[in-house]
Amino acid sequence: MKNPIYAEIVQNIRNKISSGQLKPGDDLPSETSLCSEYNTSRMTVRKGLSILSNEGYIYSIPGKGYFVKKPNYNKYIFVYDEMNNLINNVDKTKLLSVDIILPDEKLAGSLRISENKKVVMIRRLFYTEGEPMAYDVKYLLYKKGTPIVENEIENATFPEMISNRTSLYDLNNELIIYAKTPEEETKKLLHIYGEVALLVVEQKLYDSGNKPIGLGITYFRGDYIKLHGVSKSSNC
Amino acid sequence: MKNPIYAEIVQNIRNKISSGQLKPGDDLPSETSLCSEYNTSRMTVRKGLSILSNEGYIYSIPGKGYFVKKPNYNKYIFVYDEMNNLINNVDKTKLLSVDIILPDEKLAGSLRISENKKVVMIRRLFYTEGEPMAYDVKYLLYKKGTPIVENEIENATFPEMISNRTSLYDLNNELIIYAKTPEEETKKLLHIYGEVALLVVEQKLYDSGNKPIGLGITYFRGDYIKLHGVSKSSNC
DNA sequence: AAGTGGTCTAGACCACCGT
DNA sequence: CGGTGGTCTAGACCACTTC
Repeated sequence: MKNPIYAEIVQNIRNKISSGQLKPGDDLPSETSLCSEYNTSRMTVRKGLSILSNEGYIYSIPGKGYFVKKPNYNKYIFVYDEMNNLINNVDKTKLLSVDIILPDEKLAGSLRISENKKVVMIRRLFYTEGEPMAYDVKYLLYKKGTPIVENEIENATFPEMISNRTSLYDLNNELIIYAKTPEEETKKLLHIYGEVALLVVEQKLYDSGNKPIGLGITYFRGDYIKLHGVSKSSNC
Repeated sequence: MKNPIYAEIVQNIRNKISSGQLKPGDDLPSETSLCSEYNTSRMTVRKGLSILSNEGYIYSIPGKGYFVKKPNYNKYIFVYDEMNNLINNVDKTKLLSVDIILPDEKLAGSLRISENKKVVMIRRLFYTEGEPMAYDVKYLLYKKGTPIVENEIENATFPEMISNRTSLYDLNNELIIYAKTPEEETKKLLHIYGEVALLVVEQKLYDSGNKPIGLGITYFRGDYIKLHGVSKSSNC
């Protein structure tokens, strides 16, 4: 069976949609009429329609029918990993400090804890080809049971750091990206003498109950990083 | 039928995976053994497994079985629209110029055309609450048939601009994000006097054949924009 | 009441994988 | 070869929408 019937249905309808023969809001033929059109059973037709639905081309309303969805042309997928990016990869890291601190008001608010709860602060520098390219600060909720192993921390990405606390499957992760001019301290750390913009990536991790478990801020030298995203077109 | 059987299967297996009872690489019970476990038919079991597969929890190998996938904890979804972002929305635009130009080497390479092909260049300023917040430049392949209507261009996002040339469904869209210090010309346009970093977003649109049809570069004042992304782990 | 999609069944044949 | 997943059928009942 090289050409499944459902695949043919998917292809035909998808073509009609992307060629404009079927426009957003239009209704599709009913399942039963597609059955007779393709001379197949209802389950096969449904398999095809469910694929189109997963791909974001159509949706269904019980009792009414299938309809063409509006395309979502401004959704992008980014693969972000503070150690790897479009231009340079991090080939060396330097652990600047690991401290247990009391959060200031802003940090406590961000992690949704009170100001007397302890927080682990990890400061690192990322190098590429001998040059410091990013200054990285992570804040993790302090937990007695989990010892801080400096060796493990040194080369870990943020999700890796917390992987011994929560399943990576349950991770709800949030990114905020913006540009900033560096402060004096950051300039020193990153060997910036002239004018260089920073690309700042704030990464916030939540557990399965949507409680924050960590905040990471990475200050990349603007000339050392480009983030790359691709449009999604499918799903949702 | 309030609690479909397949939904129960999905929930059970998903829980086992995110609780760590099932680890990446582990194999699931076969379809037939799940049939007897849930006392249901094979098609119902398959419906559940296909949902877990779509959600990225498992995958199948014909002839072998189903296996638990590694989680993809560093995939993010961004909704990018040059007119709307986390801090400020564009409430006014100003069309600076619309020109038909010959591309320089870099632009020609980026659009994969030869240097004697004409290109439409559109320059705009984006305002929020009276202040210029971004400088925007678009390059579109010049086509004789499609007239340039300034009114239409003025408030259009990039995909909207090309929506009369290609179906928005076929759009393959690519983003590149980086930080830069502004050049003198940009400083003037954006009323920047002190030190302000720019967040630059390059947007490249491809048609269904993966041929570039346009390049857009938006220079946002770093203090006026934050991009926001959410992890993808489970779909939708 | 008639038509729609949502769920489910109990079979079937196929291609692929291992032993 | 037996076990696995991939495709497909011809029915069934349900809940919902529309008339």
